[in-house]
Amino acid sequence: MSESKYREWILDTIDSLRSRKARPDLDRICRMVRRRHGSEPDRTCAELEKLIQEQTVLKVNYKGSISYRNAAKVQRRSRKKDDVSAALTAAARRSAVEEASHSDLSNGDSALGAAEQDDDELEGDPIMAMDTDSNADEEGADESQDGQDRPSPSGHTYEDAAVHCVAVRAVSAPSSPSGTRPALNSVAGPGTGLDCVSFQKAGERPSSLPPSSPRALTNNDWAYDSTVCPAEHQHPGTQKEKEAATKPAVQPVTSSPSAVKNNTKKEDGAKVEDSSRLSDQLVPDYAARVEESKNGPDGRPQTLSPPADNNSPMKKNSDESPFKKAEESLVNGDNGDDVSVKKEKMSQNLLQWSVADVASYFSAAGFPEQAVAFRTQEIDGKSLLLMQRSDVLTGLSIRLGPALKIYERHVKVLQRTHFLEYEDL
DNA sequence: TAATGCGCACCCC
DNA sequence: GGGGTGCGCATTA
Repeated sequence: MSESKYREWILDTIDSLRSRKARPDLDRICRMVRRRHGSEPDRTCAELEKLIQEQTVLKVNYKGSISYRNAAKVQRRSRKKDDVSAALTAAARRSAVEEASHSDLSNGDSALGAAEQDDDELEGDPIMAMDTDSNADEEGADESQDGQDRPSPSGHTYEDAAVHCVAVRAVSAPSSPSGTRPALNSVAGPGTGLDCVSFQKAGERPSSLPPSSPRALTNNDWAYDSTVCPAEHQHPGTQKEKEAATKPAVQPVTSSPSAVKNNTKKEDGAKVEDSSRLSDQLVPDYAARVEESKNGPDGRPQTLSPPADNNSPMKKNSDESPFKKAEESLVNGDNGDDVSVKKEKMSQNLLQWSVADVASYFSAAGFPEQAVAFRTQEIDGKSLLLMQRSDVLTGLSIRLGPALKIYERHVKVLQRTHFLEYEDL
């Protein structure tokens, strides 16, 4: 079965569920896909995860339970402001209020942040992110403490699938101890999606942590990620009670399955931080993951080692390309100061990247086709630094999916890194 | 019995 | 007031 097929099925299913006013949750989606197409829940779950990562589907925590949205249909509700902060403000405000009113996390709907398609910045990214979950606080605690799984209304039929997802995620999502989300307020400008999401509560950011603090948003991103499915299993009890209170509860974000309990039970302090951090909306778990994977120990973004081009400036450092070193250091767990030095070099080098360097970089990053577009558009390091989201999404005439990934995972990261260095100077 | 339809309440803007 | 969401119940297959 092709992925596109699944994409279609899943999106159709979500749309269908929505149209009949049923919550598009994992259970229903799996059930409907199986009924309609005979696809196994496990597979559906896996595909759904992919779609979430692709941001084709948004996973949101709405009223205490996970829902899935068709990203293409989630329109920004009212975000008009251009800057991220503004965009986030609403969500942040909402969640803040809700949190304040009850210890639960609540989040309105995360869909709220949904993808924006046109605005330059806010857009999509952020939101797409989808996952809204937010925190792990109480619910997480409840979950782990009560040890109850959320019975699927229809009878757990698909719990297994959900569980599977968890397992899968747990495996694929390292608890990234050192990784973190890059500076939230990206240099890329206000409104860079993912950041936005994570920042929605900028004002509530863990006090001691700077927006760009590596520690900010680390575990939770992962946590959420890995617990997405578990979220589906919330126990009815608490869930109901919470809902009864008419408060949208934000899901607890827990970390990997094995860590879930530990985190929810042990790290109360951490949870507090986490919850305030993610308390609301869409947390691009996927993006977070991606970024985390790229972030260095210090939380600064790390990038791939661009393939040194023979004529490029980078070639000079081919053997000790800053990228390479940084990457290696990451791999080796090297947290030394030289990482920052290396990054500095990297950013400096960015200005020296030639069109070929840029193309090589993206090619090496797994976007060979898109690399051609960069080359065609003669994007060199300087141009890359000036690129905005819309430029990447629409200016290169490349497919939206890869474009989003390229922008979020690479362009933004590179820009951020560069500007951070610049600021430091 | 599962799937579907939909009134209604809630929330946010 | 409008729009999105989804619970809960009635209806249908």
